[in-house]
Amino acid sequence: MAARVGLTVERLTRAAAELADEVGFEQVTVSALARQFDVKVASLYSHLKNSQDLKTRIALLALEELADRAAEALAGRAGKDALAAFANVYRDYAREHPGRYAAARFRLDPETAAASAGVRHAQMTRAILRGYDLAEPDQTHAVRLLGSVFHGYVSLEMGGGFSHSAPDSQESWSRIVDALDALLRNWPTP
Amino acid sequence: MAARVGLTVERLTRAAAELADEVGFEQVTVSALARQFDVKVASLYSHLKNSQDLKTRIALLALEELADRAAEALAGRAGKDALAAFANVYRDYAREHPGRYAAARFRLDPETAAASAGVRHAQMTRAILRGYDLAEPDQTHAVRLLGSVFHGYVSLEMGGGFSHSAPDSQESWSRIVDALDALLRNWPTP
DNA sequence: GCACATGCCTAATGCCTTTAGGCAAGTGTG
DNA sequence: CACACTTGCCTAAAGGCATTAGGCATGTGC
Repeated sequence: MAARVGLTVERLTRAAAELADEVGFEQVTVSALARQFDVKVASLYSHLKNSQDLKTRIALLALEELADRAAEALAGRAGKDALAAFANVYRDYAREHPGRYAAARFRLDPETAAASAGVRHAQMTRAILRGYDLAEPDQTHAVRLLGSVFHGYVSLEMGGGFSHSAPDSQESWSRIVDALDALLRNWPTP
Repeated sequence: MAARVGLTVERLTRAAAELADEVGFEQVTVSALARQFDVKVASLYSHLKNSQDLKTRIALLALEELADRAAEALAGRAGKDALAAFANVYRDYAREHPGRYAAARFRLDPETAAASAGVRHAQMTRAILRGYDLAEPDQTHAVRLLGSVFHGYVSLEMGGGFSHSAPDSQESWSRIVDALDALLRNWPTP
């Protein structure tokens, strides 16, 4: 049927990421991917271990892209400027690439996670906090708070949580970033 | 085979919720549910429209339970006390019932969502904010922030994000609630 | 030009979803 | 009490995805 189409893990992963953005990460399936290449399903199994492997690869790709964008946004910025830039990278990426973003939340096994771009994310979050005056363990608490807010907000927004109500989501997002900046400048110490 | 087992939508939903807590919400399947009742799969289709219907029912159950717990926790409390109690209800519920919690995040279609206990959650969040001095639209921004933090934190924690690192998650959680309280008492107005 | 490796294919199994149609256990009526 | 009727679970069947085993042909290296 389709002789020598030239499948590679990289091409498959990229196509799967695009597919995820189009139909949703959950809907990404080895069968659907085979269809994209006009190839029989079994043919993919010499490139991919299984379905989970495919999803893991999309996740790693997304984490990588997200980290690259964040790194670029952070370059030359500090303090609130850096905070806002970082926050916007997350939200914008999720809006542009919902499937990839969902993939980035795919649960990886510990070793894979440790070798992923996920660690760069943590490092960058800590880098932002250098602009504020937080010693350990408060810095870690703050890292976790920022991660929670960004992920939580984006996730609720994607789920349509803030859609049909005033004020619009962009407004809330800006004010929340303002609030986080104020909080970090004034972190409570009981 | 199994004559008159006495299936009802309610029994099915409850069993499905328990199944979700045991094997994960994603793993809840009409087939697995039929197995629990020692009944053929097709038999469930006179009680359930389809798989999505089943998941929606679990979600509604979870939202209901969560709202009930929150309402009870909130009774007689105000200010930071109320904030902490509310926050803990979410986290504790997610830890006790991971499958149900995941179900509560299942995307509902707008009408279903509007008729769900989800609206009580929003109302309660606003009730908490009565203990702080926030006028609109800041109150809405704050509602969204709280929702994001709670959901985001719990979700990252369940994903194992904070597992093998110091300080432990409980500590961060407490300090984050402290921080949110401080922030709400001192909401920035630019 | 030959031998080999590689890449995609066919075939088959198992599990899940969903619909159609059947049979028998309870229910209500004369 | 017997009748018809409804209801609840069943069998059967079709279609989809995941995964494995084994085959054939197309390119590569000698």
